[in-house]
Amino acid sequence: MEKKYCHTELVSFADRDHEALMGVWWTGILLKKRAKHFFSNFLSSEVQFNIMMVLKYSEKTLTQSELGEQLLVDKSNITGLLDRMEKSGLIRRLSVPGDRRCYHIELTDSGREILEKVEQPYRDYVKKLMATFSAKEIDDINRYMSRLEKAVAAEESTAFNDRS
Amino acid sequence: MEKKYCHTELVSFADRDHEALMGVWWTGILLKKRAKHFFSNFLSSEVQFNIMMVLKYSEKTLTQSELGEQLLVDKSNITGLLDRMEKSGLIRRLSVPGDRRCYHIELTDSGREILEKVEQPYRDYVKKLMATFSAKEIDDINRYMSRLEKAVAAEESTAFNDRS
DNA sequence: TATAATTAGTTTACATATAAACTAATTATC
DNA sequence: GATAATTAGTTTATATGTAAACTAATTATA
Repeated sequence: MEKKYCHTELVSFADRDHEALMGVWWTGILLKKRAKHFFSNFLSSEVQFNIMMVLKYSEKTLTQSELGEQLLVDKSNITGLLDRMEKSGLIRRLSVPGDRRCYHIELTDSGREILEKVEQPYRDYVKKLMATFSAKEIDDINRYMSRLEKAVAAEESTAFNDRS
Repeated sequence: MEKKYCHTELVSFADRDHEALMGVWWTGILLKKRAKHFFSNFLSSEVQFNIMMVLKYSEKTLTQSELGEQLLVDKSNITGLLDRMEKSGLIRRLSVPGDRRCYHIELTDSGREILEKVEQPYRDYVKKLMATFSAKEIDDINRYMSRLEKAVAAEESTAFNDRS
């Protein structure tokens, strides 16, 4: 009999716009948790799934840094992440001719097979989740999130504890 | 000269509703990163800030579990989190008369002082961030996030790798 | 071409996160 | 009142996350 909270119940200290921000934060955490559990039979996290999806659909071969940038994964984090994925046979590091500093990252056949198993169920799940919203609302969410991302980026250098 | 990505650039594998979902996920991560940095002079994470805010504004005394539920922090995580906060003098564990299983968590004076320093700047920052949106848009975001939270909760038992 | 600056990735130390197994205390049920 | 079930919190093992210092390779520049 676990009590279910919603972000609006949580934030007794927040006014309406603060509440909206907490909503995005909170829902993001929920999605992360849910996705982790969704993939748990095959992958240790949703980050690994996203890495594999980016690798599958990217038009160009990607290095560790490029992969990290696209998925907001820090370079110091991507090392261990790819180590573990390499160890479990999902990806491969290829040396790059002409630049011995970096690697090209590639899905293995085994990685591709596993992605094959989870991709469609995941897409179905997303469809079902988002069926809650009309086309117009989906557009709203996309636009609002883009604007919020831009606002965060724009405010990045103005906070009280930055001294750059 | 770091390339800035937006969630809509990332998701070459996603259609419009998938993209919206990724937007919430991505923006959530951004907010978390940004907040961590914002508090870094005083606190090791935005989770610690949120714990302190909940403690400050809660009408009743909270136990570890109650605190964890409100902030989506797992019980096995809250232990270490409060250990560290206790060690750095932000909170205190009080034994509960009549129930020796649990603790009441309380801000220390030092914790209150630190919160005093960061709360207003944080509120100002949120205000500035959300000034991007009209009142109607703020309402939209709140409603959309609430609906998404409910949808996630509703689908929780239907995914392909659940066998409950 | 020597050297300075930059870039790619790793390592370290630490914080945050989960699941699962665990202890101790409380409550339910007979 | 004995026993079973539940609840609160901890521990362990492991994954994900950051910042900062580091190595090695490449590029810029004098």
